[in-house]
Amino acid sequence: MQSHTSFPIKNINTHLTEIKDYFKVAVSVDCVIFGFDGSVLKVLLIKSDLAQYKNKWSLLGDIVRPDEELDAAAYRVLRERTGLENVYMEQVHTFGALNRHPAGRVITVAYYSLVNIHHVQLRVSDFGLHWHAVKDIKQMAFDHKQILDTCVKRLQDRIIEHPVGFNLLPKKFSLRELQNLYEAVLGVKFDRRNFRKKFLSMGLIEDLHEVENDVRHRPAKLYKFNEKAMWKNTRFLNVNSID
Amino acid sequence: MQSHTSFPIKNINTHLTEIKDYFKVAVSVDCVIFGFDGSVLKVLLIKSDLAQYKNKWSLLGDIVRPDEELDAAAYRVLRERTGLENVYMEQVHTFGALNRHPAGRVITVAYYSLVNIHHVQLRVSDFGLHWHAVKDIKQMAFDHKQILDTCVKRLQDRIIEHPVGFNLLPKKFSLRELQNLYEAVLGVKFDRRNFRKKFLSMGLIEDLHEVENDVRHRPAKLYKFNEKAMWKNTRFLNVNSID
DNA sequence: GAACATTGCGTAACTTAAACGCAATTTAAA
DNA sequence: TTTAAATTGCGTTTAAGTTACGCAATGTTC
Repeated sequence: MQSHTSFPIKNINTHLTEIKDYFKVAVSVDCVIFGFDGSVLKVLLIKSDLAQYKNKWSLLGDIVRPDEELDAAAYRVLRERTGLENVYMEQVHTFGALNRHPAGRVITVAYYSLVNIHHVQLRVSDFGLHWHAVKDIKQMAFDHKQILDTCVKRLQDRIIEHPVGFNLLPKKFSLRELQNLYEAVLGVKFDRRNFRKKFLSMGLIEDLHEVENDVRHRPAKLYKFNEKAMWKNTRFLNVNSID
Repeated sequence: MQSHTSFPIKNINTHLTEIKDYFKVAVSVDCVIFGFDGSVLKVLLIKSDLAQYKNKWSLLGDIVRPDEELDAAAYRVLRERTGLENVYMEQVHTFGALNRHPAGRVITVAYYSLVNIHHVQLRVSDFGLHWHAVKDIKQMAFDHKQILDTCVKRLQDRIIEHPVGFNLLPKKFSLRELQNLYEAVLGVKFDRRNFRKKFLSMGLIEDLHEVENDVRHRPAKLYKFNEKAMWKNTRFLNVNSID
């Protein structure tokens, strides 16, 4: 079982005092910016103009500056592209395949963030920047499809355990909107009445005693997210059967 | 809500063709190697001999080589230190605080791995390499305590959802050993009888029709892990109250 | 006003988890 | 050889949570 190989052993944490010989790699961040339009989970992409990825879509990313924290770089990319600050963001995974970027060794730290899609106004100079339905995306530039898939999976894991989905909704929302969101993210169907019961019984949403308008049917009550109920230890959704 | 700032916008995925100007950062991997001695969760650490961290303990890590994949670098560190291959390993988080390493800007990708502690034979040249009880570790070199905490949390999340704990046990184990492991990792107490029922009913363990020996009490049955039951969609442990 | 769609609320059946009783097996002490 | 102590293995009861529905109320559209 033991086979001691690959000597000599080095350990950066004990032996490294000079790193200039190792300056052979660039680090970037890539942001998977999720939005929800009421029925479909979307992601903000930009059209790549690199020759080898002409007309392919890519994530929003940038090189991490030498004096910049990783999270700060991700927030900067988000801010520059959407104008938004203080949005939910989470580091997901770091991708470092040798030939993932044609310009050289670029190791990228992937983040996803959840924004209110209606708060994002794309500027004229943002030509080539568009919201795409996540489930319709088949291929992307670089390894970005893999990064997207990883972030979608992380979002699914997270939204089951923790009520992060509210970041994708307006402040006032109906139960139908909330359920649509969860069904879109998780790719499942819930029973409407049990879904309502679950969220109400956990105190996660609060009745605003208002109703929606401009709908073609009986208007639904509006609710807001109750932040006090956010930090609970219990899982708040059960998703054992996916269909 | 919209405040478009920080121009001009760059995007590595569309604009970058030369990265040599960005070669100002080193990338390393750090491995949180977990073991279990039958009652306590342990982690393999090495004594730092860097001047500023004299006598502090640090994780096992190394610079990622220019032509090396991230996972490969982590496996290399693990192999060089323990002689083990084909062990469970998972990337957790990337840490890039500006001054986290005295030698310069070193961004490190943290992994944790689960090994059978009895399969690791430390060599003579591994002076300063020791197993430490995770819960007794108060401070470490660099930002390694933060990295360790993050990996412990990830392990806890993972072991609740997925039966990865078997990687820390010998092939044959008793229910008491299994329960001790889960209690040590999660910091909770389970009812012995309900714990047994849960694992048996999910088909996760298989009766070997053997019993342990060299114990000072009634010997327990030995079980083995049933890999077929590994990939289930259902959560297999509920941990809502921590005490 | 009738047909239709959707919302809001309730209830029964089922499944799972939690709490706990108790006999069987082995070691160690009397 | 018996007895006490510790631990294992298996079971039952109770509580809690989930799932599957029924159905009236409220609105729009024709």
